[in-house]
Amino acid sequence: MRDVARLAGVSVATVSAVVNGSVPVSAERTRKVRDAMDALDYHPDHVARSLKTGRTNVIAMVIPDITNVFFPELVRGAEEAANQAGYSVILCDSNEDPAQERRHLDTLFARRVDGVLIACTDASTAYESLVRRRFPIVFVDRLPQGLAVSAVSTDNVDAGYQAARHLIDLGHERIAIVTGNLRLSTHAGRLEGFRRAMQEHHLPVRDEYVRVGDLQASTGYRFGLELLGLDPPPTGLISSNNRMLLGLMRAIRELSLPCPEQVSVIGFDDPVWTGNFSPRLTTLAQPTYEIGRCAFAMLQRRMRGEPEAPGVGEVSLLKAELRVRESTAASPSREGEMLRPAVSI
Amino acid sequence: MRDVARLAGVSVATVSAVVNGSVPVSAERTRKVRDAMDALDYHPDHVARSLKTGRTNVIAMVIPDITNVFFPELVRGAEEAANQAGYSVILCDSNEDPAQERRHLDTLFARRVDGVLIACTDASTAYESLVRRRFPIVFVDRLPQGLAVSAVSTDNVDAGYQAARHLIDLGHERIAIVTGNLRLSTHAGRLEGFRRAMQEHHLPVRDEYVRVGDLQASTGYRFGLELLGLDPPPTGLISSNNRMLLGLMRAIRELSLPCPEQVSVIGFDDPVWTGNFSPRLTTLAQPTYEIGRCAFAMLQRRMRGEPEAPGVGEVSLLKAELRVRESTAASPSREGEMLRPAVSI
DNA sequence: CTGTTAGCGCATTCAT
DNA sequence: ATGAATGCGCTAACAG
Repeated sequence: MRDVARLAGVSVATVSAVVNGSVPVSAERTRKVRDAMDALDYHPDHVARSLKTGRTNVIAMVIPDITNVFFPELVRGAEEAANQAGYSVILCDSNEDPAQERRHLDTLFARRVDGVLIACTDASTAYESLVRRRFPIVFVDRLPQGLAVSAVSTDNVDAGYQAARHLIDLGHERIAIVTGNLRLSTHAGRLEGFRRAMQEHHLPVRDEYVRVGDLQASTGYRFGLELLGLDPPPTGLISSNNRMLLGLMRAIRELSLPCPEQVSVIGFDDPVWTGNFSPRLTTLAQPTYEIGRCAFAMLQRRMRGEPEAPGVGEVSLLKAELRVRESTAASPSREGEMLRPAVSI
Repeated sequence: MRDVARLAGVSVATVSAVVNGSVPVSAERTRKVRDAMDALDYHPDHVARSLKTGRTNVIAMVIPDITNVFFPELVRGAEEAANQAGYSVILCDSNEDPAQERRHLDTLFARRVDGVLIACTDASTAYESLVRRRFPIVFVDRLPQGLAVSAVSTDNVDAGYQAARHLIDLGHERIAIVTGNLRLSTHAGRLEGFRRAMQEHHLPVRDEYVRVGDLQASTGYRFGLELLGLDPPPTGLISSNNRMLLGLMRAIRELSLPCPEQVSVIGFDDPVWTGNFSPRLTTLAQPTYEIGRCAFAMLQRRMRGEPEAPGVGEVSLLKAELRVRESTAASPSREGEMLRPAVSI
């Protein structure tokens, strides 16, 4: 910058002024400065700038597993919005490990990121001090319990309700659900919605029909085998997670159970490949990309200092969309009856 | 830091010394400093440190599309390795757009990242000046043409060869391939391997059997319909890309062509869901995670200043692994003949 | 071993 | 409208 100033025959302050447009500079000098910048291939040093201004224009996104199809879409939404606003984003994969998550948060803090977007891991409390300190942080997808925070997520209770309701409308009465750890707000919410729908229709929720496990396909497979081996077996299956859904489908296939004739299945998340299954899968599609964008927008408000409503936080819940395909059909016990027909997409 | 020094009754230099362990400090003072740090909840400011040292301990990873299953795995490998070495990683999605890629590179440079890992987009030349300037950059997966660079990728020629060879061994003679833009080294390589195998076995490669398009499922679908409508149609299909494979399978299904009886299919990349298709998909699995790790390791060597061999660059090619499942079988024209049996996994 | 000091590159007063 | 000077928080000489 000194060199640029010298070459342009002005002071460093003037260079700074034209770079930032903070103060008016005469046209002629502006031109000279720009020429000098080009000639010297000068690029303002963001590090120095950050030290001075206290802002880095960097945010971080910490997520539990980039390898789960849900998150890349989320990251993309947030990253695009962030980039458009002049922010870069540091990606931190916590690998579903609270300790790892805390380490990430610590280094992020040391790096002076301007804000963080986080899909928190089970049992983590690393962020409590952050929200208490009013550090700009907004939670995405997974929300912490008992904390008044800024957050954006799918309306999971509604989504769980929709899933159950779809099966109920098809005449199913014995419906089972496989979910992830219930300390994760997403799974707790979906289960709650499921229960609510069942209760509304005076349908029992048998304990053996609710299976809680980790988010692996292998677990879904095991649960599928177990559930379908029950007497009586469920005629409807809901998977609260896309990986477990894979396992569920594998179990059904190995059991040679006709789907949807004998058992209907509905899953969460709607990656392209759901349309390649036989049968094509009925799913609840989350507005993942949109959640990412909204989350960044909200974070920006926090970074600007706009406060959330005190004590409650600002949480924005987006609706999931039911996509009816071929894996759900009328309950075998109601075959031939007149049921509300599902609209296929 | 001043406060910490004051509280501990030492100088800032001493504080710096205990924080960095750069210079020995007496046990007693060390303890005092640590206590003061805790008491004040002091966290060293990486920004200031970077300004001073000229190193940020941040690298960037620029990729064309986080939404393609291949990349999350790659990112994870690189990120884990980077984190273990004390680096954070900025993620930049270029969205397959050279202009976007260049913008990213510019801001990354301004941010003084210590190095970058890049899967370059077609037609991009944004990085030429970087490699010429000897900026630490290593290319992953997709390599630029005609530049001596550091890179790690799958051995795509070998992988394409393996794919074709597998079908040839099964007796197929009419084999078609769908690939992405051939300016992408990955697709060019796979096609080359395919051609080589065909040539070695004196099999013709008909022009209509080579389809080059973008990386979308819809394109794969269209190509599938077109290829299978040819007279004579191919009995073996290779997809150079995981998304196009999805489209291919959809086309086969809509045509009600029995797979693998009438047509064998083999694809690239091996995400979990390949095992959920009917039939289960034969694929070439890339060592994606490993590529990410290797790439970071190589980048670290560049950042340390260890030079690559002049004029050639250091490129490390990892082998893909053929996973034979159910979507490939003996060519219908050779039904009943004795063929080398494939080992199923 | 420890303290003092001089910048790293920039944005921002405050004069002019 | 412009320039000179100050310091952001830290590390790396250097002197003790």
